[in-house]
Amino acid sequence: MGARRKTARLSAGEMEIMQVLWRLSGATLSEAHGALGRPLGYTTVQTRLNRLVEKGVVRRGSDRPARYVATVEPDEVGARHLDLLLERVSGGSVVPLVAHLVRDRELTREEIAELKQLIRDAEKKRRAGEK
Amino acid sequence: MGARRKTARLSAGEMEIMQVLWRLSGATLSEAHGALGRPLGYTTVQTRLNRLVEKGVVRRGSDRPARYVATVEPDEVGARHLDLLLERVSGGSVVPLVAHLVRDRELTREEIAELKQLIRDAEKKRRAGEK
DNA sequence: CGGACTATACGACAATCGTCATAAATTGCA
DNA sequence: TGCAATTTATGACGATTGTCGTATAGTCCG
Repeated sequence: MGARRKTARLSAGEMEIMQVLWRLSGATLSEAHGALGRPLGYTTVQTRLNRLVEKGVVRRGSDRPARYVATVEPDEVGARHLDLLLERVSGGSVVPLVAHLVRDRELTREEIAELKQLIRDAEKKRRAGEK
Repeated sequence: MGARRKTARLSAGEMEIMQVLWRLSGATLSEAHGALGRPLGYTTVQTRLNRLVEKGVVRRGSDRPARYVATVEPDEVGARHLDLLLERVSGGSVVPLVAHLVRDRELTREEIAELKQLIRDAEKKRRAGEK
């Protein structure tokens, strides 16, 4: 089985880099640096990338301008944070969080349709797995 | 519009304390210490509480055994983290996050009903605020 | 070849975090 | 009143984070 589970804790700044890596499906240092929305020192990005590699969530290729690729999925990391948030903030209850997500936010017709579908699926699954 | 001071960034450990404060609606140092699930040094909790006060998210009463009370709501803090997560992980799209929240999780009939209502409300508001 | 760039390696540093120990001040009682 | 228990005040210290500067190694072109 995989030895590598238990994703390390990532700081806000590190998440910022991960986001770029996920979006671009990997990137060189300069690409990542350029893709950041805000101005950040080149070596700052370099340092973050190095730390991410040390933590094992990013792999550094051997190509010329080294290519950095995330070894974990957004969902994987996001899930961790989300679940933690769930525990910490609402004591594990999803409704308050979802409420916040959909309230005070503009949603498109498509999003609403997708959300409805999600709820329907959950409902269906619930009925099926009734204990 | 009140002093909408932007809530400071809270670390994981600090959130742990906030959670206790929210749950107990405020607490003294010893109460907070005792209410923590895991063993943590008494003064460690004291330090965290102090830092929370410095950050302005907790107020320290003048009673004898000083009473610490959160000055921000769980929603307020959670919202910040949630919005950040939203940006970082799914690029601002709520559906993936909600999907994770409802999928692979047991939901009660009540929760599903509440979720449905939330979506309905969002839909209604959307139609009304169409511009 | 010999610069001009580009890419990497290193190291520095202050701020924040996580954890406490110890000392001083207060309070509650016997 | 005097002391033990409880509260508070400080100070410490290593790990992590956020940000860079500088120095060295590689590459590419004229």
